[in-house]
Amino acid sequence: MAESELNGASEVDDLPEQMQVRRQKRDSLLANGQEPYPVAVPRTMSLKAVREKFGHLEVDVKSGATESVTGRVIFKRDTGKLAFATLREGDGTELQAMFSLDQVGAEILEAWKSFVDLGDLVSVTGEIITSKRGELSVLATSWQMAAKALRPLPVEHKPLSEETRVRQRYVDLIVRPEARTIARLRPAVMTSLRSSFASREFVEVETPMLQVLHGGAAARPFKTHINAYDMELFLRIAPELYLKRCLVGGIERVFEINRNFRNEGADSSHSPEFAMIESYQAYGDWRDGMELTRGLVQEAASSIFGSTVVKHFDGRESNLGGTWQEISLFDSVSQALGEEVAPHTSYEKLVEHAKKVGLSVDPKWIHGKLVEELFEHLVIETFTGPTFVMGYPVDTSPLVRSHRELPGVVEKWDLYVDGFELATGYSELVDPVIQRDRLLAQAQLGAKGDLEAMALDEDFLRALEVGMPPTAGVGMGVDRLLMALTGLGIRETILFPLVKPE
RNA sequence: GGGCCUUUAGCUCAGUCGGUAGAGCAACGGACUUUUAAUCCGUGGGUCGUCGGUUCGAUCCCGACAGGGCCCA
Repeated sequence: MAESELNGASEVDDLPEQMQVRRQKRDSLLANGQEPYPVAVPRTMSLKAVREKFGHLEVDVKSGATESVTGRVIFKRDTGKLAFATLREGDGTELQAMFSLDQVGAEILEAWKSFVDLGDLVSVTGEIITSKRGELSVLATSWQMAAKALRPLPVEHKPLSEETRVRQRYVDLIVRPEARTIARLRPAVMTSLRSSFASREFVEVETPMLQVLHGGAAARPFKTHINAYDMELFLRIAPELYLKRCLVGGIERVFEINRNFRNEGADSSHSPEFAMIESYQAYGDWRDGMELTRGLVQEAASSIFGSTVVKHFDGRESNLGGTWQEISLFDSVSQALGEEVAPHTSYEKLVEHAKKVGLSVDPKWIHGKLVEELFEHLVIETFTGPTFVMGYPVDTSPLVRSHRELPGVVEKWDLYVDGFELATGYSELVDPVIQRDRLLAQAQLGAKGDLEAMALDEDFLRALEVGMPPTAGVGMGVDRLLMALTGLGIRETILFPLVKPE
């Protein structure tokens, strides 16, 4: 390689024309004694504050107030003696800046025209006025570069491809209103959830993400390694077993907003890392969990939309208000098949049903899994509003207490909204003897090659042996709650979803 | 894991039945003191995902690989 290709100069030569132009403008600013990246620029008001304070001005008037504002240049129209630009700040608020020859003089006007590109962050100082067309504007007396953009912005009027939106969220946030909205909606929902828990006297805790054993859910974990102990560790798939230890310790109402990691598929509704809330309530049962969940969802909807009727981004409305319908898992499958399916229905009979309805059976499925698959295949799409599905097979729910009346069924519900599972809740299994048997059965499944089976956590069993109160447990996907509130896909609700390297 | 589709300018996309490519916006030069995706005149910009193969010649045909999407398991 020639020496000249190593010193960086030729790398610049290889850049697209527009990036070279912007680098040259950066150099020109410096040569002109102006900082392309100053440590501070004048700013007396946000664009939003200007709009709030001066938004009432009539057409073509001067406010008499001089302010310094900052923003990203998203439109720029240079004419001979009067130049216009539109500035936008992070929440999407925009304000026009005007550069009039008789206000700023030829030198400042020319510098504005020649140094500033779309995408640059600038500070503009001048009087707040309205234009002859009534547009609220800052009529510049001076301006300063706040940060020179070396890359051009994408076209505002053509939607970015989904891939670019996800890979370059920083650009997406600049150009797409929905991206800005969802980014601010999520923390608003978090605040609402915390406030809902606080009003019910739940305590927020943080439990380990690095775990020696993975448990609390059926899922394949990510493996990692701790050098200090030279041993394998897992990223958690659920916080459940630690939160239950809290219950044993007397933290009677507890919740965690937790990031979980599951080493499984990644598609439009599954992300390898995802946020959940999990909560436990001593001396409650599954029905208390349902009440809590409905409260969390409805209070989140109300805090965002001012109503339990939520407006999706595609314009569709979804009513999350009132009480929600409840259906029995086994009854609804029986109804759909026109033949009774119960916990005691033989495995062979279930396989027969599955084949009849065109469901291809994975031989690894156990009895209860087959019932759940039948349910998902036949029933889910018939739901209209939010729906609690009540009563699950015991063999797929190793952490749940048996139903107090129905043998072979556990006190577990799933909440479905818009066709996907939003939350689940149990009357928690607290009997350490039964729990040990269930976990041993899981360990045997694991030994037989079921990669989703839970490991036997002796310390968790020791905790149960100390005594855990009867408890209601609830888990809800935060990303999915955002999906239910907005109608968006999971990759839209997560700011930076995992993507393969380019 | 299997099948199908896709990758071309900064962005969004056309296109070439095989002869190295276009549009809109963006950029560059010029005109314009009220623009709102301004308008008008002029100009430049591309390893057509990567690597191989076929061919006189490949962005196009074939294969492998990589990224993305949809469907199935």
